[in-house]
Amino acid sequence: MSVTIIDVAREAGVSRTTVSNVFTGKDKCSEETRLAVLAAAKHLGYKPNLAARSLITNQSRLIGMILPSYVDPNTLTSSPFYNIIMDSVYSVLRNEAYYDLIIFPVQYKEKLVQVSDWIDARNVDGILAVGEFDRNFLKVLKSKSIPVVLIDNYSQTSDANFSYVNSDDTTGGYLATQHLIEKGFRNIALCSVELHGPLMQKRYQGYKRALKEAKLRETVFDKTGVPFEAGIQYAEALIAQGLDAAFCTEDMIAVGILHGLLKKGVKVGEDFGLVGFDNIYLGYQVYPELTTVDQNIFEKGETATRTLLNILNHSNSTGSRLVLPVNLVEREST
Amino acid sequence: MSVTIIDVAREAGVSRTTVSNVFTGKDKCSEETRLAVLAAAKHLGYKPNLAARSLITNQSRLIGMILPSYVDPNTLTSSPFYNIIMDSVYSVLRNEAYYDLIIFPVQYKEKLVQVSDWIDARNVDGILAVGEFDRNFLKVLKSKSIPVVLIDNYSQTSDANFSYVNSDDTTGGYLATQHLIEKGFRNIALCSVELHGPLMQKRYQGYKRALKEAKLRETVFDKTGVPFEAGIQYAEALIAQGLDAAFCTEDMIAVGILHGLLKKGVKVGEDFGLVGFDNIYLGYQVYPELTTVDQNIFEKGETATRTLLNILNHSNSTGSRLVLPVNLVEREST
DNA sequence: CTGAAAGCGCTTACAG
DNA sequence: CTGAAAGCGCTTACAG
Repeated sequence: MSVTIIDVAREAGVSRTTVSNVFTGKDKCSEETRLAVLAAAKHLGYKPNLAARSLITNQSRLIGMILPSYVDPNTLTSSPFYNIIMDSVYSVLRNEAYYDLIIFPVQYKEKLVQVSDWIDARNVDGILAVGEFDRNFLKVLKSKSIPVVLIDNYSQTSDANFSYVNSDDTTGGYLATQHLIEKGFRNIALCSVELHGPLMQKRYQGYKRALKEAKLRETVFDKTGVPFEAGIQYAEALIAQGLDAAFCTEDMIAVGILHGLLKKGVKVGEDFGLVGFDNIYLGYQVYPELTTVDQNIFEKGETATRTLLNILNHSNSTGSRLVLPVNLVEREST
Repeated sequence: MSVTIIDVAREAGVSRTTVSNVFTGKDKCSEETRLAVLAAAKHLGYKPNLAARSLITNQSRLIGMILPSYVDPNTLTSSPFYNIIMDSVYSVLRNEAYYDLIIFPVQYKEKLVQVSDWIDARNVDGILAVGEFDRNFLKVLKSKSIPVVLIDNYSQTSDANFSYVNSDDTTGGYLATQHLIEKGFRNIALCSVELHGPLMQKRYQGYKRALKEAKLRETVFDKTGVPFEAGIQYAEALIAQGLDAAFCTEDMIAVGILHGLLKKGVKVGEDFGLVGFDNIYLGYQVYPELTTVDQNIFEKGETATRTLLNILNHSNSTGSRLVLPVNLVEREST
């Protein structure tokens, strides 16, 4: 019913091999026949069937993205970070013919096995894993023998050896805290959610170092739950404990604290210094605008996608391991 | 190299037809053989190859989602609306074996032709089109003869006749404006971006009706561009023109106005009434929290996905045309 | 530069 | 309830 390569071959008066060659660009044929084939294809409305192609080449032209949505059931909704990553992936994929993205938001940690089946069933060509996944899961990925690029993962062992793109999280924590100190704040809290995670630990290390250098004491707030809500709660505790500044390991927490502080009539930026981390849009949409550590999420996603595509398209590519720089964006909250 | 149906058949001592039957659940076989096949499959680590299956059944188990990202290059990033929709789609798809979502963010209106090719190449089983697309494009979709569900589209002609899920936008505009009037505001502006679009026109109609009933005069602000930035600019104009309230056709605009107003020292909620539309999380993350019209985006996405799946799984389903109710959420900005 | 043939992994009539 | 056969639309050696 649909128009196939055979129809095109007949119409153009060539064999199907030739038609195939024209479309895959594998074998060169005379410019004349090439044009004839293209004309015939266009005339008949022929489009290669990717499933058939996939069956024989064993390439799906599908990139699988894995998101740990067990951290938050509605990952895409609650965390702008992932949206930016997605947009950046599409911005790169748009220029690559026939590549599509399929996403597996992992609802429960226990369901990581399902991801394995999914990878097999869809036969994805490569994987973009965003966020923290433990070693066992990385082993599973390794067993697939397909290219993998990790974003923000710190559990890699030497035997996994995947390409990755991270940010300089420790420096980020350091810069944020140092900035607060320079601004004259002395009682600086660290506000986090799930601080035990490897990534948050890095940011925490930066905070610690800055405080140590300035001979200041650390105060840590940590809990599990929704970052924004945690921030709301931290605001009260911050006031109660007489702290005058906070470095938040995520912008979302800072936005919550800002909300809580404003409600209490605290003049954020003057009487209280607040710094976030990520530089999501939200940070400059609120008022006063949030000082934060910019990790250039979009570039991170682009870089990771390009890295993956590189490995995919050039079998000799060894991939790459990158740590992107980070920088402080001073706005109104400090 | 990979384990196929043949290997399983051999291991289980049955024909491949039987193995296929077990996995597709088409033909019933003895419970005994079924178990044997399953055991063999598990033992060998067999997983059906979707590409091969797709080739023969002409079903890809892929749902195509089309987003008009020509409105905004980084749609997912800039508009929380789409993220919520995506999350809702995944929440439904998770319970459907082997369905995946692929997305086509349409960068330029001119590239709508590419979408057509994409649909053919990937052979998507059904389409979810989110946002406004013109009639010509709907015609193209129609020509594919696959199920389509529209979300927030108002350009459908009777010959297209697709299923859709919309919200009661007119009532929403009415409720928002009426609320401001009840709160005692009299100089109520309508603030929009690309007001000429059919959806915004609906919300505008509601605003008009409420004003007319109260015998108040309308003041319209409209421009093209990023909603948040537009809001920032509107804030100045609002003050300059002595208006004391605004109904925004999107929360994002309201957040911008809020930002601009706060910067000018205006006490929003007391001296100025502000109402948004959508009820995205951002609205209660800012301070003061935004009064808005809730359109339950998540449910909208779920409903649309279920509708599509229904048509896909039950060929006798005729789909459905739904207009979801909308309701006012009063918070601190009014 | 082009054609005939095999085959990717599966499903689906059709016989038994 | 089960098996042998055809074929989905394509690519890829292999001859010519």
